[in-house]
Amino acid sequence: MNKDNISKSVIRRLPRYYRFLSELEEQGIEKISSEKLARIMRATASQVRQDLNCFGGFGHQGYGYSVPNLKEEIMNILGLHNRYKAVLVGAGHFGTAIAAHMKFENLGFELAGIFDNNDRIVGSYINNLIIQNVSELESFCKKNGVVAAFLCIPRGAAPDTVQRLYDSGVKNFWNFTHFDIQEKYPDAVVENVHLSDKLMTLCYSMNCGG
Amino acid sequence: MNKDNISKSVIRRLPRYYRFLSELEEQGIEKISSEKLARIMRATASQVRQDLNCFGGFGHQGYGYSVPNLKEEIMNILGLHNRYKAVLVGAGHFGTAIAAHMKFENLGFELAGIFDNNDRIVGSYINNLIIQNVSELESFCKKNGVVAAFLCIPRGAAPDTVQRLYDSGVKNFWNFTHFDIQEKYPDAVVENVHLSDKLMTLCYSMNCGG
DNA sequence: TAGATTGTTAATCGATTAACAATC
DNA sequence: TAGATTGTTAATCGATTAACAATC
Repeated sequence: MNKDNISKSVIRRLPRYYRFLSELEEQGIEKISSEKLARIMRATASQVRQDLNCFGGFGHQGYGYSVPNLKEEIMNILGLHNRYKAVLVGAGHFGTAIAAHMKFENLGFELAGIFDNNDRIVGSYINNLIIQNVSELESFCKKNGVVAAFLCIPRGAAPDTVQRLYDSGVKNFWNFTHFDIQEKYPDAVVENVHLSDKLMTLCYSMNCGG
Repeated sequence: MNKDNISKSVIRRLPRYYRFLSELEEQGIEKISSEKLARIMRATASQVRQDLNCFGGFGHQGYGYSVPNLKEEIMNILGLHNRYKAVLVGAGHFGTAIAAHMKFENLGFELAGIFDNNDRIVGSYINNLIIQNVSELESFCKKNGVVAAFLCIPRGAAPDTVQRLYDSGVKNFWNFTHFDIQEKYPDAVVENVHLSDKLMTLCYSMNCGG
């Protein structure tokens, strides 16, 4: 479905298109022009049309874009209809928040298992999923066809955990640690979220602005 | 200290330089060349030199860069010596994780107060900070010179919360909600973290990779 | 000094914006 | 039909990379 060389810049904008289109749809808005969509996206109409035309001609000349249709198209481009099986490793406050509050079924995933190495929380539940001991990680992933992992563990635990996941066939990572997965596993698909980096850039902007 | 027109691309790389330089320093490494630093950063030596030269000539010809010195310089550029007073609003699992685990004092901030609207948790503590009722938010911010807010609240609560913070003089936001702060407050400084967007792009990459 | 490596200018590449013919 | 708005090509802008003189 997707054309080959879509730039990372375009991809990063797709979830925002999807979010705004979902909101417009909820408001009962049927159609939108590239100009209006650009205003919401803080972009130019040109960029909106260029972005969308990477994937196909979703608009109608003289009319604009159908909101429900365009939303659906972007949903398909992102692949949100998938239910990629994923495990979450590290059920501290952060991992628990992720496990409990993310609507994985709307984001292309199914959270299949939660793991922690702390015996005090192993056996308790988050949203009907029992927290399992990490010693079960490999067998669980192999048995259940797990393809992705959400790493909510301390950095020190990351090298070993990633190795074990990778050896169990898990090659896609949502990585909240500072461990550089791709250095050792170049074919892994990794989405890094470095919260402290973001806070540092906020700090930088505050210095400069005022 | 900082030159004027530093591009957003460069700024986003600074925290990574800082992190890697901190690691190198911990390993007792004294100096590094742009080429070696580029390898760690997954960049070119050219880019490293261009980036660093936005702020000054930190290197020495024929030698390279002093690791502790360069780390210190980047720390100053980012302004991490600051202790910007901040409040965290929303002490659910996610807010609690942020409040408990982020090393704010290394990131330019001091977490001065935590707020929630849930009476069941108001009065309990996170890291020696009591969770206060959001009704105290404005008076606390004004009284304590709070300049930044970390928004860990549901989207629905965001418009009102931001309004009240803004009216109390808080104009810098670390925003985990999908509420678009800058639409209504163009002079606010905002760092958005949209976790679900990141998960969607991981989904996209998984479709394409295999 | 010779070798190494920076700082900086110039060349390239890619992404964004502008323009306009196509067409609903 | 006339007006609106897309799809797409061309122009511009900015970021990355290459090259090399300066210099430690």
